[in-house]
Amino acid sequence: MGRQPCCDKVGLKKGPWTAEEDKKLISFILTNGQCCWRAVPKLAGLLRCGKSCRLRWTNYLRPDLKRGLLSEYEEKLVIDLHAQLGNRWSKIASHLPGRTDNEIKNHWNTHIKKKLRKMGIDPLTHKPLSTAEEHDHPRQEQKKQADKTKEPETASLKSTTTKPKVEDTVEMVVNDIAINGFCTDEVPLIEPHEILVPNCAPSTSSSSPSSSSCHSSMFLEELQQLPDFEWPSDDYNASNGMSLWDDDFNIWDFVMNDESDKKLALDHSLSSPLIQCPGMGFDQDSRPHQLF
DNA sequence: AAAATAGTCAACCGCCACGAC
DNA sequence: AGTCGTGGCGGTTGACTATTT
Repeated sequence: MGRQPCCDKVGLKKGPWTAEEDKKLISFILTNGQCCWRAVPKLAGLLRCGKSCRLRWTNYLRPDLKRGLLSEYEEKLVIDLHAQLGNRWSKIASHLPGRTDNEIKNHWNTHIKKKLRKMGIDPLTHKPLSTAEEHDHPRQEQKKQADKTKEPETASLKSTTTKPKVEDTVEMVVNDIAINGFCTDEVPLIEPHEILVPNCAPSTSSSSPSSSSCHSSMFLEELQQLPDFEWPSDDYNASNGMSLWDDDFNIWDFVMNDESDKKLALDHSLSSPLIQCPGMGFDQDSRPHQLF
């Protein structure tokens, strides 16, 4: 007998999300908070499986997400955390506010791996390529061992007495960068108000068109087709130095454009478990404060 | 200009951990 | 203690775009 699927897959939609679906999901979560993902699609009127809804929310719609490429600082942090934790992307992501495990995983696979190899470093072992190959990926072995013994997540760290705690790593990296990498003046520590501030410069010919903002532009076009959305005028955008997504826009802007939604979100900022959930953004000096 | 190739990233899949019963 | 349901994680895929030939 096979494992029961997470949801009844018959008639469920797959593939990229439409603006309409996003809107439904956001409205639902604003109203009801995050609970019981399995029930979300039915209640929200979506032909998606709960997993898909959760993924869409956590990786794309969450209000506290940063967008754009990882900064040099973030990249170095990821490298260092990866050296400590291996491919535990969610753990790594938890040290980078506003970044998702998926985003970091993608960035690792597409950018950092290559960069490290170019520098002669094995991305698996974080050792020089020549010697790393001789060691048969010890960190992976270490992880396997840790998994085998079913010790808590830090098992592999505990086994090496000289390894610093992950929490200390952040500080170490900052120091390291200050000493060896780029000077701290160049390393903007993330302020709460920056979490939702755009990372992607207004699109120029040099910026990567395949960045999230550009993917989003298609999505935005779809949104603009929706009858019940009012968009800030171009004048407004221009006067504020805004382009659509790549500056300060995300779907929350237009969701919040609706007065009723605004009130709704405000109500829930006081009562909903979603809103009170740490890391959800509403309890941070981020978007909600800009919105209200 | 068209085709081929490479790069990127959102989304899916399957497995695992954990809590409830 | 065993089973079931659910959420979460990491690996992988495939669609889309950019670049090169």
